Amino acid sequence: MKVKASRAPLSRERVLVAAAALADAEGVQALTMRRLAAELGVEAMSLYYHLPGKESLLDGLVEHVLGEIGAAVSRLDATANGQDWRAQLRQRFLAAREVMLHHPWAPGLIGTRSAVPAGVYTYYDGILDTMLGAGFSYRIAHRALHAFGSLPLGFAQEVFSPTSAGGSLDAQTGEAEIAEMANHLPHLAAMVAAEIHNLADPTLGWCDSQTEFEFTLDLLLDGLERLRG
Amino acid sequence: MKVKASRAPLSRERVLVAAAALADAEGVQALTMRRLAAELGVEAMSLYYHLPGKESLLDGLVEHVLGEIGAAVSRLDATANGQDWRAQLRQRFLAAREVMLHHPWAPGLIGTRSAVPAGVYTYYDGILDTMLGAGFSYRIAHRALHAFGSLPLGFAQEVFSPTSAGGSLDAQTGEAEIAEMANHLPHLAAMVAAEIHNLADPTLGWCDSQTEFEFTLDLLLDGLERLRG
DNA sequence: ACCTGAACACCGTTCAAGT
DNA sequence: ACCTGAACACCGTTCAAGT
Repeated sequence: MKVKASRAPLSRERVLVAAAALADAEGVQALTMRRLAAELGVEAMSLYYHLPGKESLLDGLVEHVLGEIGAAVSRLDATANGQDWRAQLRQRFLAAREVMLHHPWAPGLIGTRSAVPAGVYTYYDGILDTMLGAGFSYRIAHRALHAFGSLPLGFAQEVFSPTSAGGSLDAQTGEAEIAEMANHLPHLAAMVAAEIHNLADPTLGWCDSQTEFEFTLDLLLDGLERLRG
Repeated sequence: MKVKASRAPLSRERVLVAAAALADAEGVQALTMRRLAAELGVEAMSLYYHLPGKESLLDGLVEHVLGEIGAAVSRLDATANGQDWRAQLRQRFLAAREVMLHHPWAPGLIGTRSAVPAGVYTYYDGILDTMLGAGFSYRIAHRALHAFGSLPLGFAQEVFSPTSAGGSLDAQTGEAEIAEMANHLPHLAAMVAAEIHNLADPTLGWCDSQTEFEFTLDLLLDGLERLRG
């Protein structure tokens, strides 16, 4: 894992790339200033020459992911014009999801930032462009942005087990546990029994499979379509 | 803030109550084992007699909040039977929101738990009871649970500024900043200008006002109603 | 300009020891 | 049964100092 041959001097960019790689490989909790420095073959204090501190490192990581999303979205824009507004937003959100699938630590990290990263504003401005062009009022467009929640960034922000050990209600749930569950949680037990095959794809968080993501997305898009001015 | 007169011996419950009070008063980042112990007039190591460790303390806090929601919801159930399924879920989610408004640290904390708290299962079983009674299939009911996201627990999980300093896009946004913004974010700037009055109620996170919450909720409920079997 | 050593003020946690 | 002191292995960060 340690790359000793790196004698190009450190830079903000190199630090961020190494940090993303470390988070991808070992999770965000392994991302400490000391550990990251060791990964770069350097002392922890050296990082402070390139970044003001740890918060700024995490902000940088978030912007890094947002940059990937921005790139993926603008690759889309070439072909997307003239389509239905729903199809345009749909493929943008799904492109963002592709990026997020490669950085499972990103959703959790985004939730901890105190300021809105700059890249988000430009991205949201693009969403508004599409919606206003389709005839939505500012009021509905504004509410739509809130209603979308985290979908524009490609993840359904599940309440529990954001990226970690995975709740007990997954595909591994055994027959015995379901039987025990049936006593005090009858409906949930019956639903798990009926839906057990849907739980086999733990990509981003608890049951956030592609199917669930698209269902929620279309539910919102279709609902908004009926409110279009 | 320090209560010295407490000579009743510590207990798990007293520790949790003190922890919730500390988080309410100074935020979750002030909640360290050492600080909490000091608040209880005791040494940090004493806490380990009542709790296995910090993670378990945080789990306990989450269950504490879920307990409040459960109590509020069962107070509702007496009067709610016989109503439309949407009205039933609606008042449950709004009751949960009341609880969350008193514990602004709870949404963020819930996001960091690795296992699904037990109280959630019973709560979700109740939601299923309502939906199945209204004629929904297991499949749609399952997808509905995912689509709801964090709404059942009373908060719209906004992507940024969960409970902290508040993004720059709030009611304090000045005329000059909006003018500057208009250059590269034309739609966003126009929307803020048109909607500035809606941004004055920072309750849970960025723009998560009662109005936004209910808009999203009804959008989902009405969308699901059309899929009812 | 770029990196480092030593030190500071914190963490959570273990463990043997006190009463 | 309940609490503590001392110690360990970590954090992020400052600052004066090295090259």
